[in-house]
Amino acid sequence: MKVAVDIVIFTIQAGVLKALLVKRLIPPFEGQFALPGGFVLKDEDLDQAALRELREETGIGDVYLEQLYSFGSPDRDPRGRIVSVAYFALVSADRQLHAGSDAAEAQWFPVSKMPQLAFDHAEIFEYAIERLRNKLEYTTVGFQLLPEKFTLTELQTVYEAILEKTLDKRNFRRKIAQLKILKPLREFQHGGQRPAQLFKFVATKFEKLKDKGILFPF
Amino acid sequence: MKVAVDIVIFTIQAGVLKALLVKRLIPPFEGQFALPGGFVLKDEDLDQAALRELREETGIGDVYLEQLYSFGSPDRDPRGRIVSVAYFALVSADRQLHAGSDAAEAQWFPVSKMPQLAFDHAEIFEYAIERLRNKLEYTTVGFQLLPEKFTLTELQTVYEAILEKTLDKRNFRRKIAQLKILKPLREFQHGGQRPAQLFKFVATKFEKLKDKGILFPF
DNA sequence: TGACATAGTGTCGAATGAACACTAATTTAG
DNA sequence: CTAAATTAGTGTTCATTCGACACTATGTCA
Repeated sequence: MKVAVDIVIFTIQAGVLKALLVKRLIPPFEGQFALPGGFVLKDEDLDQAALRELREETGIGDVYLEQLYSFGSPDRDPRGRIVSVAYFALVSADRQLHAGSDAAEAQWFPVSKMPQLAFDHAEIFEYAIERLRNKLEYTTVGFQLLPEKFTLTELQTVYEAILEKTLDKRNFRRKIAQLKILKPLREFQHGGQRPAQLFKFVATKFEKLKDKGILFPF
Repeated sequence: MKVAVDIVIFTIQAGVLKALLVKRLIPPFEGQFALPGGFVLKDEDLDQAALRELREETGIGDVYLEQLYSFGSPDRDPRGRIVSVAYFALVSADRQLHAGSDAAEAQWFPVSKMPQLAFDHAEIFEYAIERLRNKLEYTTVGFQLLPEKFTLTELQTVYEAILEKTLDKRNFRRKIAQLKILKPLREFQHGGQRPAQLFKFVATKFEKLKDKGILFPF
C-alpha cells in the first residue's frame, strides 16, 4: 500500500481566487490536469513530503501548509492501492512560479473555472475550498494570501474573492481594527489615486484569538 | 508502507466525558493502553476500516464517525513505517460495550485521567478532544452522545462535560429553542424529582444551520 | 403531608452585527 | 493649472444577540 500527498494550492491574482494544477505527462490520465503531488518517501513525514513535492513541481517554497483530509478508496487510483493525504496551501499574491523542472506545465486556474481533474482530485479540491472558506471566518489564514505589507482594500479583496460576496467597507474595517492584529506602517502605497496606508500582520496576540469564537462574521 | 486507522471514541457517563482505550497484549508497548485501531485491509476504504476495527475491538456498531487527521512520522511505530489515519467517534451514553473478542480489555477512561498511551496516541488523543470541543460549537455533533430521547438537562450536561464549564440553564435553553432542532415529545422522564420532558433531535433543517456561523456560543 | 430535589421560566443592560453616504487625497486629462 | 475621475477613509443608528441573574412548579420520598 502506497501513501501519497496531493496539494491544493490557492492564491489570489487580480482579485480572483485561483488554484494550481499540473498537466499530467504520463498515464494514467495523461494530458489531464491534476493536483500537484507525489509519493511519500521512506524517511520523511507527511508534511515534509508535501513541501518537497510543492517545491519540485512548482518551485514554490515559502507557503502556509495545512493537512486537509486523507482519501483512501481502494479504486481511487488505477495503478493500485494508494492512500492520498491531501494538503491545502496558501501562497501570497506576489510570489511567482519558478520556472523549474516540471513547472512549465503548472498553471493557475480560477476556482470557478476548473478543468476536469484526474483521479478523485475534483473531490479533494471541493473539500479544500470548503475548508478554506470556513477557516477564513475563525482564523487569520487570510493574511497568508497577501504580501508582508498590504492595504486594507487588498485585505478586503481577499475576503471577497474567497467568500464570493461583496463586503461593506466600513464594517470590514471596524472589525479588523477591533481585532488589533494589524500594525499600521508609515508607508503608503502609491500608484492608484489617493495613496493607501500599508499595514502589516502581527501574530503577537494570535493565541488569545482562539477563544474569541468567530473572528470574521461576514 | 502500511496504513492503519486509530480511533478516539468518546462517550459521556454520569456527566463525565470518557474515551475508550484497549490494553495491548503484545509488544511493542505490551501492557500499555492504546487507542483501538488496526491495519487497513486491501479492499476496504478508510472509513470501513475504522468501523470494522471499532466493531472487532469493542463490539460497538452504531456510531458517529469522522476522520480526524493523519499521522505519519517515520518513527512513530517501532515496527516500521506506518501511517495512521485517526478517526474520532461518538457513541451515545446508553450503548454498552459488547463483551466481545478483545473487548475484555477495553475500558472507558475519563478524559481528565488518561493513562500513558502507546505510540503517539497521546498526541492523537489531544487532537481529537480539541476537535470535539470545536465541533460542539458550530455543529450538532453533541446530540450523538445522547440516546434518541433525552431531556434538556441531559443535553446541557453533555455540553458542560465537554467544554468543562457550567452553563446558565436559561440561556442554554433559550439558545436551543431558537435553533428549532428539537421536537418535544409527549413523554416525560420519571425517576428523579419533577419529571422532565423528553425531546428528540430532528435533523430536518440541518443544512440551513451551516450558514448560521456559530451555533452554540457558550 | 411536608421537606427536598430537579424542572422550568423572563427581563434587562451590554455588546455586536448590518445597513447606509459622504468627504479626502491624489492622478490624469483637457 | 484646473476640473474631473478614482480610490481611500470615516460614524451613526437600529436590530439582534449575549450574558447575568432568581424564583416558581411539580413531582418523589421519608
